[in-house]
Amino acid sequence: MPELPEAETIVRGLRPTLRGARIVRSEILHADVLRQEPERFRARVRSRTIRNVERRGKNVVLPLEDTSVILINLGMTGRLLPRRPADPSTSHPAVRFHLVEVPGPGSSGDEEPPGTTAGRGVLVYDDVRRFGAVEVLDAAEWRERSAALGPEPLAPDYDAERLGRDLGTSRSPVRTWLLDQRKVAGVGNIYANEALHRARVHPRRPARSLSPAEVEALHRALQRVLQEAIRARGTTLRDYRDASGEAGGFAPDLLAYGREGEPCGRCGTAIRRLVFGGRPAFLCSRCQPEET
DNA sequence: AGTGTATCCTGCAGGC
DNA sequence: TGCCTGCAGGATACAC
Repeated sequence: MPELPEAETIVRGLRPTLRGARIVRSEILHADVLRQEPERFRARVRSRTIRNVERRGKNVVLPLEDTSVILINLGMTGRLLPRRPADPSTSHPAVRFHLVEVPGPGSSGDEEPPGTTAGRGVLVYDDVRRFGAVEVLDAAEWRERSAALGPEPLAPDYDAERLGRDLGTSRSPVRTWLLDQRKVAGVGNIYANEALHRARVHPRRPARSLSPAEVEALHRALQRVLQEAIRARGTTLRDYRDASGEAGGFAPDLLAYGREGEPCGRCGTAIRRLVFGGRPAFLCSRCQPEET
């Protein structure tokens, strides 16, 4: 996916247009992205107004006015693309939400005049690989789901002390630990590798083996790389697009991820790629020694 | 508890 | 040109 900075970019882009819009109808083109029966899904979102557009970890969250939420996990290739009703086409549509702006106070009816297109729009959940998920949760289900996710790494109270405490006694490689959404929410393979490179910590070091100084460095690196990536509107390697269909601009700023064989920006040593936990890790073996 | 493997699915790059 | 294999920002279930 889309990791935290990409989800944040999408959310910021969608907020102005989606806030206050009402879902009049939804179209399910690929039921396998839903986590519930299509009929039930449609019924639960129909006629609901989208109160806001939020993010939790890598997830896009649309709180509805009845306190339920639409939860969207973008998987590897999920996109949220606003379209005009006249041309709602995207390459791999899975779900389409047909929207209408809610009439303001003083406006008369609930029914929009037939034939009108003004104020209408379509939000398309598009997903080539369909690893993503779209679901409706009631308030209690969402509370439970959110509680199962780790803290937001950019929250003001997420300090190095908290990170150090959470790393705790885990013998897992620190890269694996960072990818676990229950430990910290929103970090994926790109930013885990980038943060570790910046912090000069080898990805395979056991989580609990980091010194206080390394925990401090990792905390700072993680916050910085996520913030810088948000500022650049995310990383596009291949598939990621924001709500306007634009690629992110952070890829040239990656120092390790995907740069096997290229010189480390800090010391010139060739970046190495190794695989563990089923995923590639990228590191500079000089800046990030495995043994300390 | 931690780790490797397979699974969902499609598209693309690289080798031959 | 075409066929085949492997790989991909994720999440989860399983066996050991």
